[in-house]
Amino acid sequence: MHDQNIRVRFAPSPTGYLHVGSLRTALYNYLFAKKRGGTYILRIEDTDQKRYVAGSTESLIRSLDSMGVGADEGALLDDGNIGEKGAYGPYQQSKRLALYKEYAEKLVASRKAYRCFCTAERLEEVRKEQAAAKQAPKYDKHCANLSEEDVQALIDSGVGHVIRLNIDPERGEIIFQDLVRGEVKIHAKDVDDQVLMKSDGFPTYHLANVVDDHLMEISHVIRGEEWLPSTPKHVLLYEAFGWELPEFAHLPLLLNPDRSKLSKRQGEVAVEDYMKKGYLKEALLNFVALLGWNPGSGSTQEIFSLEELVQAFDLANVHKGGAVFDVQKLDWMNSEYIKKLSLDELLARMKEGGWLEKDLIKNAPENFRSETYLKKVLTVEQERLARLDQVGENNPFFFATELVYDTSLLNWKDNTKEATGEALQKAAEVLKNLSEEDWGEKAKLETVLMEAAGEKRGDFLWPLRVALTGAQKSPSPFDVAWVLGRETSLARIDNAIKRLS
RNA sequence: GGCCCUAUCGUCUAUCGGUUAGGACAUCAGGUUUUCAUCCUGAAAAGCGGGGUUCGACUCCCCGUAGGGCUACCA
Repeated sequence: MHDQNIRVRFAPSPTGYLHVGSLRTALYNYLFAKKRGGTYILRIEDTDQKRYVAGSTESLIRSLDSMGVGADEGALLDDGNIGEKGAYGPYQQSKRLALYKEYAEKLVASRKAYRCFCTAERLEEVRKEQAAAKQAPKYDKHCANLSEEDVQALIDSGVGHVIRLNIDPERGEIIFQDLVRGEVKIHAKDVDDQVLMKSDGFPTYHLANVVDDHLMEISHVIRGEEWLPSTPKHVLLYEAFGWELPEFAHLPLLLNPDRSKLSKRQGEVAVEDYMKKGYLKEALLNFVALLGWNPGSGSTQEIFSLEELVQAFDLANVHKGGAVFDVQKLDWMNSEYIKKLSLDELLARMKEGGWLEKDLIKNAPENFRSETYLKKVLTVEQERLARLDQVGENNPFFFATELVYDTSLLNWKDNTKEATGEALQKAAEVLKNLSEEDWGEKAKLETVLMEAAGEKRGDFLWPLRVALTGAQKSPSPFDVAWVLGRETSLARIDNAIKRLS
């Protein structure tokens, strides 16, 4: 089962929170590794000092762990601090700077790369000219053939420089195989002399990525489609080093409703945000798994546990086209997961997510906040919930001290208030005669009240329901009475009768 | 502009040369019901266009078209 040749990595950049698209990439890496008995590694690509956001590495790891797709090897959280596990570290690229420098120098020595002293101004000018001439913006190899003396003189003069990959435009086509797209070809003449080492001594993604994937013995590079165009550069780097190529698999993008790359502009993108909105991690994971992948072979299964995903996953069934992130379907899936939770689990999730602390519940009287009471509310609401944060939202009367409603609402259709009053009196009598034990049974309440209602259910049940809820829409009066309990229910009915007279 | 990728119901997708093109979400209608929701039943809804290849193309090839991605000393 264990296959030490299979090693994959999820390599996020700590520039904020975990993006749902990144979550899916992490998930696919996780699934692939678990399915094949391989190792799933977390590597932090923090090579851009300008974009680094303090604390985001920690939050990235925390999110991954809490979603259940934490890594086997690599960066991890040790008592709140960033630590690591594994024999291929360090797993934060900022701690591997000497390594990148060493490999970049090797490339310079073998003339596969060269030092470039061009200023940002010159680069910009060249690009401007190219744009004017309708040419592709590419570095013009201005520094590619500097003599060693010139290079030394420039270094001595203290001018900063970068190291660029030296691509031979005459090299012809660069061809590589992609596990989801098949053969991909790009002409060398269309590939830019990519900067490998920045003037600040940090590597660019391209160098660090290739060096690390090789040193960490990564067998499969599974990443987003946005990397497809730069893969030829990586292929060339592997070649320049004389290293064996890993397998590549470029995943389709997650899209906004307008089919552009999923972005903050058009909705939530942080995993954290979805958790805060009351989505279950299992539901989000399941949903995101199906964006770009399907179980294949005609299966119509849509609800998958993480274990089932591991069993069913196969890169061969990954789609090529991008997938729109449809929140409506997420809501449906989330409601399916909520329905499957036991009452205790549901309550625990509510606590965990802090939803019991929202104003509606926090400001309710003590007896409406007990666990037994909340469990009764959840019993009634469970099947109606799309998200955990919706608990009580449609049924505020479960937590209200006083009901505010128009008395005329009590009348069913064209009934007079006298008829309504009679119905409520009857309901009050029936309910008063019930034992405390009967009140504890939802089914018993229903049986008794349905019996009292007789043929004309609306005449009886509607006023009762309104008396208990003060609302036009709500769960059944049996359910509501059961949740509220004897004292509150009778008090509310009494109050309604008084209002009618 | 250049390069690359992609293309089945509104959305997620099945199909891997021969099907009445299937499922799910959403939508609509009906049923259950005191209301709303749930639930049940049903309906409407798709192969971008044009050429090939083939006895036969949604499926393979080419050309368009459209959408997207990339085009930084960002990842």
